[in-house]
Amino acid sequence: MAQTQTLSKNQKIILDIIEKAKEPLKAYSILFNVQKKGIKAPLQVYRALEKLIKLGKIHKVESRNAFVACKNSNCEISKATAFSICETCKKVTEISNQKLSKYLKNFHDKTGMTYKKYNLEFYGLCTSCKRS
Amino acid sequence: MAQTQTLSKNQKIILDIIEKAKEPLKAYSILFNVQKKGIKAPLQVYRALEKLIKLGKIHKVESRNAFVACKNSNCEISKATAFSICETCKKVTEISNQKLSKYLKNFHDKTGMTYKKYNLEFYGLCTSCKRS
DNA sequence: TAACGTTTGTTATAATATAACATATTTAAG
DNA sequence: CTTAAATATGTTATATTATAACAAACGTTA
Ligand SMILES: [Zn+2]
Ligand SMILES: [Zn+2]
Ligand SMILES: [Zn+2]
Ligand SMILES: [Zn+2]
Repeated sequence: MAQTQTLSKNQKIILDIIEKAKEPLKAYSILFNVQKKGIKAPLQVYRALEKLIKLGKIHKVESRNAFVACKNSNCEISKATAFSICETCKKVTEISNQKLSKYLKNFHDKTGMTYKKYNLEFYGLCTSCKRS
Repeated sequence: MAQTQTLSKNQKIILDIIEKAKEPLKAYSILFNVQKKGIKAPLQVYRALEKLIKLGKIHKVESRNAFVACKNSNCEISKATAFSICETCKKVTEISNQKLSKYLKNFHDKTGMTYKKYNLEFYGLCTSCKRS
């Protein structure tokens, strides 16, 4: 079970900082923030990120090269992700919508390709940026 | 009209090489390939790519940092894109499916955010990689 | 305790992308 | 035409993102 997975020291440190952040975090900004905790090199960060992604604890927002904590029961181990991204304030929200995920999981194109995973990113204006 | 848009010299060179490629191309591989035509610096490539994306002539495959020619009437100037990506052979195919794009264009989340654009990437196995 | 897989630490380097500045070319008014 | 604005180019330097390669430590479990 993913829930019982025990994280290593570095993985915990890095998950913690991502979970506390209100914004998606970039790898090197994570690095800067954990240097006081003894993590000194990019690889230490990237390795933890890679593992956390595999476990579904975090996701990479591909178009931003940034990382967010999963808000959605670990997203079936990161196989089906959707985000809304405000182009003004850069806020990223994970979308959890049953109909949408069902629709996409069942989607097949005419080539007969088998999909194991998808990532969807919507870009636009969040409500507060719309007002101003 | 997008069709009447006239491209500059560098833009033509770079669109041409992307259109002829069977694979998504990376920026520095494009650079390498156009050096004989006088384009010497990364910025010259990135600037052309940026413009071609705006015009909907090409798309960036975000999870791959690679660029493909649009196969779909310039995709309403790149506002609605979907790809299927084979994780084995790395082949990328642009999906053009009316139902899917209609569904996504009309999608609204509960926050009331306005979407101007989306990008969807499916990952899996293409038919020929499935066989082998 | 030995063997295996996983995690860590470390240095170096690769790959991707942009800043800043100078010049040239094209377009659209006046 | 002529000038101004917008767009495109050329160039050097640098920023940002990510991985390679190697060695050591740790945590299982047989
Ligand atoms: Zn999630
Ligand atoms: Zn916003
Ligand atoms: Zn397209
Ligand atoms: Zn394939």
